[in-house]
Amino acid sequence: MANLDAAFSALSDPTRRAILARLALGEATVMELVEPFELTQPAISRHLKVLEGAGLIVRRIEGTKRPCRLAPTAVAEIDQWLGMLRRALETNYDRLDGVLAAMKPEK
Amino acid sequence: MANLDAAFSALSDPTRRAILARLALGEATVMELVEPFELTQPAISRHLKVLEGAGLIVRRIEGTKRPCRLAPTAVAEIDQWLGMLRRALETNYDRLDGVLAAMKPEK
DNA sequence: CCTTTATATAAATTACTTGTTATATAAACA
DNA sequence: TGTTTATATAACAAGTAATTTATATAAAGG
Repeated sequence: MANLDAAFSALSDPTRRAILARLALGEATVMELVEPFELTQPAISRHLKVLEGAGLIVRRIEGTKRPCRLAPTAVAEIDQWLGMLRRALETNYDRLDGVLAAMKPEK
Repeated sequence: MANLDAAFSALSDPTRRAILARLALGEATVMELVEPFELTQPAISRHLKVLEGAGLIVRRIEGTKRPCRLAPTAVAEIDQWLGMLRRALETNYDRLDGVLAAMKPEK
């Protein structure tokens, strides 16, 4: 993916997250993805372009259809970044800060 | 957090991710966060507001300073959502789709 | 071949984001 | 109390994003 900006930005839109949730159930064509939303087909096509650009989905060509599915490595790379925060929080730097503060004599 | 839109949107900016990375090392004041960037103090203050609004950081008041630190529960809620995708990818629905396709007799 | 179906692209609109400078506030300090 | 230090807010400009409608393309099917 190499582009966390694009990945997180793509995930920040609820329609796009819903599309991903749908794709978690399996492949779907553009029209299948349009159906559950109150949005036009061009709007969904653009969301798909954003998701593809962010490396979150991939598309096949099958006649006139373009079935989409989740990209295999996408989430791993996001996880990797979040892991840094996760570790920091688990290690509980709050507590460490507290310890450091307590070490200063008075005040 | 309850607001994935805000959380992912906040994470989509590289300056904000850098701020979070810095806070992973421990608490920091606004001016300490301004220092490593080529941005003005108001710009950083705004980024901090965004991060706080997304539930990713919390702030204390300490005299005239506002030390920031990572919010404890933030990442967990993001993880929870990503977990859905993670599971879908691990379960490898690609393969399942393949199976279903193979089940259709000809064509 | 003509029509339908599936999808993409363009142009226009509206709204949000990020940054800047200038200014306000308020605690700390001399 | 007057000044400095730490931070926030306002107003503005520039860039980007999300929609919509209208239109293009291209495979499929009669």
